[in-house]
Amino acid sequence: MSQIAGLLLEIYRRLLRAYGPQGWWPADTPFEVMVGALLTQATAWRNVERAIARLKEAGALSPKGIAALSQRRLEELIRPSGFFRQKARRLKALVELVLNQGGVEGLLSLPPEELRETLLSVPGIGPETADSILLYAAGHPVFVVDAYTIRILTRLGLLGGEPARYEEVQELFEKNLPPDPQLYAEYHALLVRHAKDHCRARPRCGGCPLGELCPASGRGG
DNA sequence: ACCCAGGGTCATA
DNA sequence: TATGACCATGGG
Repeated sequence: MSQIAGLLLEIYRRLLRAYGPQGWWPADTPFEVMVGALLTQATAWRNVERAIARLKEAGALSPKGIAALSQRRLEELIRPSGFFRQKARRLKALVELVLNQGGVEGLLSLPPEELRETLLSVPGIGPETADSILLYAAGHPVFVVDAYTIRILTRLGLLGGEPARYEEVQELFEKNLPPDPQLYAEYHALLVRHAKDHCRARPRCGGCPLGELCPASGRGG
């Protein structure tokens, strides 16, 4: 096992001990994961929950349900999640793909590589949204990278100064960790939790669960 | 009143 | 390639 691998696992262990299992992705069905992945773009999860609850209440949280809604009606239902005009369009495009593939099961049963490319071809689905669907809806061992992940790894000195690209960071995890979907799911959730509940709440990094692994931790910050 | 959220797209240089 | 503007609601 390489140095990096040991370090990544140690970070994971410490975060898990500090915060416990995060239970991501919070959803009843794979389709709900897909909808949530789209709606949460640059949006607080709290607001996404409202939008999803409204879709459920309207009996529209299904591919056919969303396909049957008018653009205006869909916009109205998802309004609390922000960017609602864009997101309504994006949901329509995603649902069209799902139906073209013979349903959620048909789409998600595509080979991982092909599934990723197919998702990326949908307007409004980028790398993070696609990978969230691959991991949390389809169960593929794909590491999801977000802005928090890059910030934390940069601070830990694992990304060597230069501006990090999405795929580089993803590669760092996937080449140094076993391809375990549950591990990836929990790890990504823990990074988000850590960034929100610790790094942002405590700029000085006092009592950071990463301890000496984080240069910014300890007294003085 | 300001800043930010579990991003992605498009226009510009 | 690489910035910047834009999308819009809700909470701290």
